[in-house]
Amino acid sequence: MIHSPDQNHLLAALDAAERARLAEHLKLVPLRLGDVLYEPGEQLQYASFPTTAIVSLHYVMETGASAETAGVGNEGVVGIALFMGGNTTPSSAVVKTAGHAYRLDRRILKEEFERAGTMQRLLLRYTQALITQMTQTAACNRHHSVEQQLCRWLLSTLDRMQSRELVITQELVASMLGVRREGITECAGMLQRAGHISYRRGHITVLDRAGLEARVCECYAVVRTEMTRLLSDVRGREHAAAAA
Amino acid sequence: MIHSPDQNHLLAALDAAERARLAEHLKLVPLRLGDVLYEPGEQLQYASFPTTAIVSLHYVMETGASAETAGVGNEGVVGIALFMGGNTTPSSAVVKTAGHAYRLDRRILKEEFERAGTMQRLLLRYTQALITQMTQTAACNRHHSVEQQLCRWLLSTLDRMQSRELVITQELVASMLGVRREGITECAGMLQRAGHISYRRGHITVLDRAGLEARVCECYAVVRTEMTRLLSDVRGREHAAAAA
DNA sequence: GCCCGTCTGTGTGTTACCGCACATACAGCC
DNA sequence: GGCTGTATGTGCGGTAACACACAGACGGGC
Repeated sequence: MIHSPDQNHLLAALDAAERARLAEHLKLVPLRLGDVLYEPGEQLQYASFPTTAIVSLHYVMETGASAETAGVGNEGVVGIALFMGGNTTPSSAVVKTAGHAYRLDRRILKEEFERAGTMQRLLLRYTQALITQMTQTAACNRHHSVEQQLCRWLLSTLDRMQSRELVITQELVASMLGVRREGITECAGMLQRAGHISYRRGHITVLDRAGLEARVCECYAVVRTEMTRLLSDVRGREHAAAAA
Repeated sequence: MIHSPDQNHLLAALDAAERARLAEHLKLVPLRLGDVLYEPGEQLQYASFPTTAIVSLHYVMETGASAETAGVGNEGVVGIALFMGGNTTPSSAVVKTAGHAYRLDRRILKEEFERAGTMQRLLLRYTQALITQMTQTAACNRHHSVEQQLCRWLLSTLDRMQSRELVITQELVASMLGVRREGITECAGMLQRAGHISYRRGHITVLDRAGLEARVCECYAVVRTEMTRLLSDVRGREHAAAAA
């Protein structure tokens, strides 16, 4: 497998000068399942632009219960607190699918952000897309069933992957969604009996994407559409918003 | 009552030059209960900096069910999509407590943001604080009881008010929290019997703040602490982050 | 002062999810 | 190829919040 920063959509959308400036600073790193990119209150040292890895942003309660608020794959970046100015957050970032990411030192990121070019525009728009994810997750947690949420989780994870097979245990999926493991067992069983997925110890294979899409709640499409809208027309549109 | 932009914390934290530039563009407007500042997909025309009003950001599902993801009072601004670059969002902004706000045309806001001064730093940090609110709401929706969430809602609304009395019906509170009206009636009844609040048709008075704080979940403090951290040390620290 | 619309209180039955306990089954490893 | 730890399956009782139905009660407006 050949690696390239272009596998990350944000890095791929940079203009030539930016790519040239950043090239030497981007460091490819492997991310293993369960690796922690940052914990609550910890000063971030770098931003990570996933290529094949997928990272989960989530909050862990005092009781130990947890809930994912957003996922980050090759469409985004982990560490927005760096350019937003807070430098830390009360939430955590954990690798939910092993793979690779390009790291950028926080100083370099900040420098590039402050040039107010394509990079800044991309990062801000991506952040808005992240906000959409969180908004939707909040509403979804309130109103939708575990089955709907599982479908959403599977589909949005699949969108960030090359293969149809997710390597993850039901236990872990449960902790992402913030529900009981048994609840996932039950829903996954139903989806399997319906022929939409098949699984074995630690592996889930999606057989019928359309089947999941028929069961998923509106939240999936809202997030997906908004992500596309926000990041499709960024390059070379320096003054689009101001001129509008 | 005398009005001044300084009643909004963000506007109050601007430096002299910025205040001077913006002064003539800030327009005081009254916001009535239920007024809609923006709806899903609608191009925003201005940002609103509340002084005495409180606005609710929430998502309305296809079924009509809804859930608040964050509130905005005199500590913030409504319309971050303007400087984040998206210009619209899939969520809505509705006035949940009548009062006033200062409006700023989107072009003026964007211009000031692009000067990369205190205003930009404030807006970005505020946006991060907003993200914290949303993250916490997502987790809270998943794991905490209606009573805990009602306490959180009362306390965080109270923090943005001058008086101890909220003018709002239980029906509306229910739709903010995304629960049934009867659920609020029940919890509110308990809180009243416990002597923490008292209410009558459309009015809720907080009698014992400490009582609510004893029942609220951790989410309240997390959001509050993070808001303070992010917005307390902004002024005159142009290069603090870069130098760190 | 009365009327009527809105807001609040209460009951009943239902459901989705939880918590716990334990049975089973896979898969890597010596 | 059997052992062992981890992952998955299942059952049972409990409960918080739901949906629906309706009773009562406040309060602004004529």
